[in-house]
Amino acid sequence: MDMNDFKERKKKILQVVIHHYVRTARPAASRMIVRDYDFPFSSATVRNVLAELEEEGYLTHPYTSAGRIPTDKGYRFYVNRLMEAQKLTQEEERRIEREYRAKRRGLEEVLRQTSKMLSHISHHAGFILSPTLERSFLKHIELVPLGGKRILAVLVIQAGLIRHKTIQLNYDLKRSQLYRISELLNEKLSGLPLSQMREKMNRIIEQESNKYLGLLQAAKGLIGQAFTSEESEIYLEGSANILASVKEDLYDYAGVGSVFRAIEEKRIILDIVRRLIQSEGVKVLIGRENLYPELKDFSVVSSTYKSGNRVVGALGIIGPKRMEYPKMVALVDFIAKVVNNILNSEGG
Amino acid sequence: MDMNDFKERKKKILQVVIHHYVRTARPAASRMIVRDYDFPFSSATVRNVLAELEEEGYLTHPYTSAGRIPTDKGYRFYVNRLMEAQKLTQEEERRIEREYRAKRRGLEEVLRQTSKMLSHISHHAGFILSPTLERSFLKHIELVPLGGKRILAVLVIQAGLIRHKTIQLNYDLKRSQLYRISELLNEKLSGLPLSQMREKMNRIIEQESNKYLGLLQAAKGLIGQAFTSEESEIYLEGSANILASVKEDLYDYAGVGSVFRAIEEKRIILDIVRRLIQSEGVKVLIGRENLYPELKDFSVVSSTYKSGNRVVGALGIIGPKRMEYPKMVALVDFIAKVVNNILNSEGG
DNA sequence: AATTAGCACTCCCAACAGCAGAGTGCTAAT
DNA sequence: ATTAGCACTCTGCTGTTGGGAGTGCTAATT
Repeated sequence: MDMNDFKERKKKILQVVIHHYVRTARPAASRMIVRDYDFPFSSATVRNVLAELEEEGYLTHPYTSAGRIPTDKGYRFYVNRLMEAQKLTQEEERRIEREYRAKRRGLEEVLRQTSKMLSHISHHAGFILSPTLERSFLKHIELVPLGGKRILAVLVIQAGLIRHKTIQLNYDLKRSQLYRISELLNEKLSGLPLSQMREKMNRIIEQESNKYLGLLQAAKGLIGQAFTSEESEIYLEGSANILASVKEDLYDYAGVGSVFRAIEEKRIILDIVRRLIQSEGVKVLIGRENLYPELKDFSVVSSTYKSGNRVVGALGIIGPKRMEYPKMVALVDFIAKVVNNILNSEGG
Repeated sequence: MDMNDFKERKKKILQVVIHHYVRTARPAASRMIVRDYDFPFSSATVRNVLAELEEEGYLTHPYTSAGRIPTDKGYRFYVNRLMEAQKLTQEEERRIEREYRAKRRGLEEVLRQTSKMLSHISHHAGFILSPTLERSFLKHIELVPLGGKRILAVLVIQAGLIRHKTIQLNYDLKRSQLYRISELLNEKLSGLPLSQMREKMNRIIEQESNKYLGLLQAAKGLIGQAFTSEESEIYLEGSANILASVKEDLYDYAGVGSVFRAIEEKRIILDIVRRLIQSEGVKVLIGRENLYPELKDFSVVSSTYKSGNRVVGALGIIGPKRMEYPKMVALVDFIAKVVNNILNSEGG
């Protein structure tokens, strides 16, 4: 970086301020910058630049004679333009892969493990959404008798997700009958996206005027229920880490309660992530960019995963704005890729 | 209560101190007791009694000239002997019942809802354990083909719990074959406690030397896996409330992180509750009675629920020691009963 | 013998002042 | 364009002070 280039120097200083603040949680002072980063200028010069950066909205300072800390805009510029892409260490990548290999059961297990891993490695809160049903394809459906006019519908989704739903009928059905109906449904429905299910059922019912008509009607209602009411589930881990970062940052504890409540309710994450699910690749949302005021002091780094060639879910981390973005981006990116592989090697 | 009876008066004073502290989170002072509770004695007299109570270990005071606050022993005496049983208000009972009626699907939904309700009404953290598998009876088992030599085993437990597990075989099986095997398994196994399953499978395999032997072998492994590896799940809600109580109590924030981590990990709750599952009725654990040091400033109020006539799970709340015990006991008791009813009316 | 009035004593807590240190902003010199 | 220098601001600590709350004890009262 050419220090004589005015603009370059300015960027460099912004970068240093952010690095310093991320590492230490203390505002960065002009003299410190010169000293610790071998800056070939005096502190006075740096002060001028800092003043400019503040003018332009990239930095601020908590009180008159404190050092500078980044604003959301500052972080944003850093993330977009300044930070260098980073990779996880070999050690970390290996650890992740080993972890997945060690214990590999159903999709649920993978999801749970993923959220845990995101949290442990990042030291922030980690989350992953289970595949959205509407965007997935049906792989198999099976109706199982529970006795007492109740049946259990088991749905296997392409991504490997398994959902079940208890249905109350007002008449009895033998196991053998259910077996045949399941067969019929599989024949007609499997491979289709769930979003088209209802409509398809209608068509089947029109054509098929056989003795199972009643049950098909029931099955239709059942499928409608099972698919529309279910939200994606969130696997969330390590929200206690939020507390730790709040402590370091000396924020006021006042707001913490609301953050927790917000995260615990999961609605917000769901909402934020729903927006991201449209696009691919790692996305970073900084501070107030998360439209929810509870998260104004936090950042979300997230990515998506696919089943087949459709994006069906998202995962990521939530931590203080003051986080190591390059590392977090690398982590989320890597884990998203691993999850993708797992889902599309065996699950598909 | 006869105020002239020395002992009665002492109890009354202990009770007042606890009430006051629970309500206000401030130590109770002698003068305040006399004033606010129309005490027919002077503050000096009360002071003497307070000193005695402290001597005997029921009270303590944070520093020389502060009022008194209860010790664990004080709370214990209060819970055992002093507090009057309380019922929920009609309004609350109705609300709870309405809530359950409104949205009644599978057991999972009931569990989730229960933990939420416990949390919302108590304003503390609410939890419920899903039925322990070993203590439950098998109601139905079904094997479903997933394609690619994988099958899904769906287990329906008497309490209404549904578990599924993906199994990888090294040979293919037709759906019709699986159908027949399921039938066989149901015939032989349903109604049995899961704890005897493995042994029973052995006997079946001995007797049945037919063509499905290979699969039965597989099924045996499968069942073993599915039942032993699974822990009870905890549904936990409202841990953010813990934060609020810590704030009120002016504890130091230092320990909060550990509490959170402890609760989030769920291991501890699981452990505490495993002990309770032996007995019936509402149990209260106060402060250090929860052997885990992280919980030394918290109390757990919990009860159990049954399936058939066996205790299979537990539920309750976790809150600060400074909680309204009579109310909490009433709440946990009531909800446990409701859950019992739900499980044993339709689920059984 | 139980109760109470009275008072000394302890400890907390909030307010205040004083002071060193860190850092900035500005001006004038280079 | 850069820098030295200095006044100024604000924090964060420390020490002090005074009031208030509440106890513990003793001696007086019933």
